[in-house]
Amino acid sequence: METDRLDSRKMAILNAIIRNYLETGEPVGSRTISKFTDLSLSSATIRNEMADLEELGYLVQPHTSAGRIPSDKGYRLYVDKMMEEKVEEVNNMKEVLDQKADRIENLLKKVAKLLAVNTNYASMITTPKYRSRKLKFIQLTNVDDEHLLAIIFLEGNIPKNKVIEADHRYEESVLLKLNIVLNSLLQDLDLEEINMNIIQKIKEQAGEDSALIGRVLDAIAEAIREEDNIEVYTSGATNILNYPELSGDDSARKLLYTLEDKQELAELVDDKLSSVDSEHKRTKGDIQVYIGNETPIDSMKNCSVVTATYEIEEGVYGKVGIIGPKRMDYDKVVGTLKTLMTQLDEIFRKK
Amino acid sequence: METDRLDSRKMAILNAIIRNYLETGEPVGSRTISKFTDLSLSSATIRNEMADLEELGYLVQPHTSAGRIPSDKGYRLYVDKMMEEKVEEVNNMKEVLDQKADRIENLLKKVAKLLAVNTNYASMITTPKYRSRKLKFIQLTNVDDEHLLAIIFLEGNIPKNKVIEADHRYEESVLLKLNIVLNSLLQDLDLEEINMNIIQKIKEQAGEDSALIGRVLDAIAEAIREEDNIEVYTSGATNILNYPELSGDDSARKLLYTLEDKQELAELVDDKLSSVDSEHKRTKGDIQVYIGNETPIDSMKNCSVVTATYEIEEGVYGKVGIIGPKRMDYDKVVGTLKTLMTQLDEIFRKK
DNA sequence: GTTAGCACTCAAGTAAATAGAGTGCTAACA
DNA sequence: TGTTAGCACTCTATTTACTTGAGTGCTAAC
Repeated sequence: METDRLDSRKMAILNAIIRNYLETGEPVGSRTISKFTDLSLSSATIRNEMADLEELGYLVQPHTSAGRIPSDKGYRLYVDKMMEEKVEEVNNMKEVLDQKADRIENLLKKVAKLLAVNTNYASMITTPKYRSRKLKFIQLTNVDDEHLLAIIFLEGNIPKNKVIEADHRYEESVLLKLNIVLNSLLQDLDLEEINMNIIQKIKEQAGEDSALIGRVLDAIAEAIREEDNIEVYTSGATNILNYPELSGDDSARKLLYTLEDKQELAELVDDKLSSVDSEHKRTKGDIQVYIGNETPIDSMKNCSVVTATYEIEEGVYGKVGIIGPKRMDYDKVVGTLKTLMTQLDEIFRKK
Repeated sequence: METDRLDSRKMAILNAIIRNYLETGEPVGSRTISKFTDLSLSSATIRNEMADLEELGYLVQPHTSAGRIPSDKGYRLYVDKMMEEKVEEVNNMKEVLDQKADRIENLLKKVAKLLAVNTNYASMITTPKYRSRKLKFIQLTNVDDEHLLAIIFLEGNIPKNKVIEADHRYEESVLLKLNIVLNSLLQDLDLEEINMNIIQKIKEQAGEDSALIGRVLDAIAEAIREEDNIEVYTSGATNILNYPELSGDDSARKLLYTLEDKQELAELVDDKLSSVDSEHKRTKGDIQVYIGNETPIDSMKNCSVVTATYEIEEGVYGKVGIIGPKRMDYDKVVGTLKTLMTQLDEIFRKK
């Protein structure tokens, strides 16, 4: 693969062609390059070089008498070797910083929107994923004669509420006892570690109130599962419609469809994006760029996807990505994501 | 307005035209009707009647030599007088019933999706709106040396958690005292009723811990405000792209845009849909039908919107709506919404 | 190795021709 | 007076042929 080394002139020409195409979206002709660059070569010479570049697979001709456009391989080379990252401001980032986003999901939604507005492409962001959730602390409280409230603290200081049906009102002293039993036996365990053995022990110690224990454990399981569920927020999906190369065929339609169904999208991103990552590490800094067919998600095969991984605390991370046409402004997108990453970092460290 | 009473034959013809147009989406010609109906009239006669109906404003001709299509006024008459509600099954409704939707927002999301899948149009549903939220019960608990947890129960048995920063660990006995003070003074008050007078009283009784009170009150305010915020969930927005009359011009694009920005959509639905309701009560049972320009939301002026109001408990209600092309299957949509309403009713009563 | 020049290709736009669905109107009929 | 047959007319949509222009590949000369 690496046999086809390009001499510096070919590189310069390819670079010029891609840059021009990214700007205009029109196939680029030899004359344009001849004038556009300071190589001072005639169009005929450029034509020869272009023919070579096409043979090498970096360029493609939509039809015989049109100019050239970059192939996926061409884009790849551009991203790997020619791109000049711009340092991009993320506009209005202060706003996000300012509003105290106590709920992380609100923060994530804001970030997605910001990215979409700044880039004019579509964006998505997942909730952070914990390796596994452990129970830190549980407390039962009376609500009324028929309901108890279980406050469940998971690793990462996430409090969850679960209302539990009760057949009668429990004495405060009984609840105190139950709370102690539950915490002493369950603390720092995750779902897999709570086995029948432990459950039996709890029931024994609970004595006559063991009927309640089943429901409490259900509540815990539910809380942990809920928090394990990755969610995805998207923004600017409709921006996709602005790019004729996508809205022409029904790529855009399929893409919108994928972006709309958050449930499915979450699975896709979790399964596919993560697994491909390790496989071919086409990485630029901490940023991954998937061009066209490199993307593991079918409905994005006519697009490019740029993703980054944010870390909210040691080992707890999520993905953020931008989806646009293959001729997206890679320089800008990568730059934007990079500054976003550092800014997010600041927010999370501060917390 | 009510001067132009239509004789029964005109009604029959108009009915036939609209039904045919709803099915095919193509302008309807006189010959079609002549054969399609059992009126046994020649096409020429139908033509005369059609000319009359056009003059009266019920039909419209896209261009001279095309058939007729219904005007908004025509649709209106159809919906008010001619529609035969079908009793529509809502497929897979059991699924929703089955899964215990402990969080209402999950239930609402499911419902939206169900509607979209069943009808092939776009759907939206708002979270229920309380007139005002009162505080039922608050409890402070220790988390660790630097944090307290405030569990805040609002009217409607909605528990909310707020983590509060603390400068030191509080004794259990102190917390107990604070809890009693807070509850005795704040119970059953809403935001407006918590005034400086009351706040002063609490601080007096809290004594040396009054510093904490400010933060607790902030937490309460936040919890109430959060719950007051109406949210909207949508589904099937991309279905809109299936209707050429919308995706032709950029109605669909604008509509998708509106449906994507939940924040803005929530405001629109809250402001506009509710206010128009009382104004011109174009109601069919409990269902409102907005045809074309009747819709108060700009980006939906080329569509029809059918909404219903669900009640989750006495005085607490939300809106659910379906957005489709003007030539939507009103019979089906209205039927679907009606059965949905009764089914939702069952769910909420049972709770 | 570079360049000028020329014949060739192909998409896109323009213009004219055709087909077909549907109308409005008139005149005749019951 | 209401209904119908018939015919000329209108307008869109589709097809076909023609033209334009950008861009190429190749050859021959520098």
